[in-house]
Amino acid sequence: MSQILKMHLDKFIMISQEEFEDIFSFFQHHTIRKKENLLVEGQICKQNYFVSKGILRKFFVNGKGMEQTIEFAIENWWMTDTFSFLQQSPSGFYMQAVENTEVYSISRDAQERLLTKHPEMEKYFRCVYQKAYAAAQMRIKFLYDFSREELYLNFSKNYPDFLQRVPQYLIASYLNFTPEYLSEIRRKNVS
Amino acid sequence: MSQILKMHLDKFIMISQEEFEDIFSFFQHHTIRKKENLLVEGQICKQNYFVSKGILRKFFVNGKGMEQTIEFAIENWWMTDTFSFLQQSPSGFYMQAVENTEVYSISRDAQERLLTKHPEMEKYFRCVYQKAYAAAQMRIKFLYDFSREELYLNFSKNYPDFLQRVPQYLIASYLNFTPEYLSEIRRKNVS
DNA sequence: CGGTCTCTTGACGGAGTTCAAAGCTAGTGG
DNA sequence: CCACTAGCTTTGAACTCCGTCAAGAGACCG
Repeated sequence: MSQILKMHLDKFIMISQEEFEDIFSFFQHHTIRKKENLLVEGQICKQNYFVSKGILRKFFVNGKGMEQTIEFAIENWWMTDTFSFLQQSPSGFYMQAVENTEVYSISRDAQERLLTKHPEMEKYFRCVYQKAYAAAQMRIKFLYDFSREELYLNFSKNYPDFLQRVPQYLIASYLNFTPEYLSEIRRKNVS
Repeated sequence: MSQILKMHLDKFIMISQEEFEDIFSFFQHHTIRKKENLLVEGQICKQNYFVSKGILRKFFVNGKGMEQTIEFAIENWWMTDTFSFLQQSPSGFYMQAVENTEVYSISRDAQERLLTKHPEMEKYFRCVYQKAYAAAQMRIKFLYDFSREELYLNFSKNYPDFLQRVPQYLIASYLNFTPEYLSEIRRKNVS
C-alpha cells in the first residue's frame, strides 16, 4: 500500500517486500486537515512524521507574538522536532498542515524497537539525517550570504511550484521577513 | 591511544577494545597549524574530520569578498562539508584551523568500508548526524528569533570560554555581523 | 452578500553596514 | 629582548535595508 515510503527506503537500502511489510507495521497513518496542528508548543514531540501527500510547516512564536516558519516538509520529507523527539522534552515549536496532508508516523519508542529489529534502518536514517544536515548547512549559508531580496529570488527560482501551493505570508515568514516587504520585492521584479 | 575518539563512540554504541582497534585503523591522524587550510573552495572535500584538540572553522567567501564563518568545531565535534563529501563534488567552503589543531580523519571511501565492515558504526553516525541536525535547527531558530545584539549576548553566555580562545572578528563573522558592530555591542554591555 | 483573511501601498524610523582613520596587541626577525 | 610591522579592535559619521504602523483593496468562504 504505502508505495511512497517503500520507494523512499529503496533509495538508500536494499530490503525485501516481506521485510518492508514488517517495517511498515511500526508506522501509523494519519490524515490532517489544513491548519490542523500535529504539535503545539510545550508538548513533547512524540512522533516522527513522513509526509506522503501535502505540506507541513514547523513554526514558533517569537518574542513579538509573530509566527516564524522555519521549515516546510512536502512529499518524501521527514519532519519532527528532532530535539524534543530525541530527549522527550517539551517542544518550542508548532507543527501544522498547510494543506490537507497525509503522513506516516512512528513514535520514539517504536523507532527504537524498529532500529533494534531491523538494523538496516540505521543506515536509512543515517542517510536521511546526513542529507537533512547538509540541507540545513546550505540553508544557513544562504541566510548569511543573501539579502532578503536575494533570498526571495533564489527561493522562487528553485521552488516555483511552491509559490503556487503556499500563501505569500508563509513564504515571507519562512524567508524571515515581513509580508509587506515581500510585496515590495514582487512589485520591483514584475515590471 | 586515541582515547578521545573511543570515548566518543562509547557515548552512542557498545564496542570492545579489539573492535575499536580495527575501527581505528580506518582513520588517519593529522596536525594542523593555526591558519592552515584543510579544504579550500573548489576542491572536493575528501575527508571527514574529528577534532581531538584545538578548533576548526568552516567559512566561505561571500559576494563582497568577505570571509563568512558558518561553523566552529572544537574537541569531540565532527566537521566536513557534508554536501561535497557525500557527492564528491567541488566544495564552496574553506576549512581552517583557528589554533594549532589535531584531528582524526576518515576518507569517503574508508568510511564506506568501515560502515560495511562494522555496521554498529551506522548507529554511531546516525546519532552524530541526528544531533548535528538538531543543533542546526536550533541555530536557524536563533538566527530567526534574535537581533544581532541578542545573538551575541546569548553566545557569550553559553560559550564564555570560546570568547577567550577565538578572536572577536571571527565571532562577529560567525554571528553574521561586522566587527565594528560587535565592538559597539561590547561597549554598551560592559558599562 | 457580509466578514474575515490575504495582499498591497506609502510614510517613517531604527538596527546594523560601510567607510575611514586611529589606537592596540602580538608575533617575528634582527 | 627589543623594535617594528601586520593584524586586530575601537570610534564616529553617513547611509540603507527592511520593519512597523496604518489604511485600503481584493479574494475567498459560509
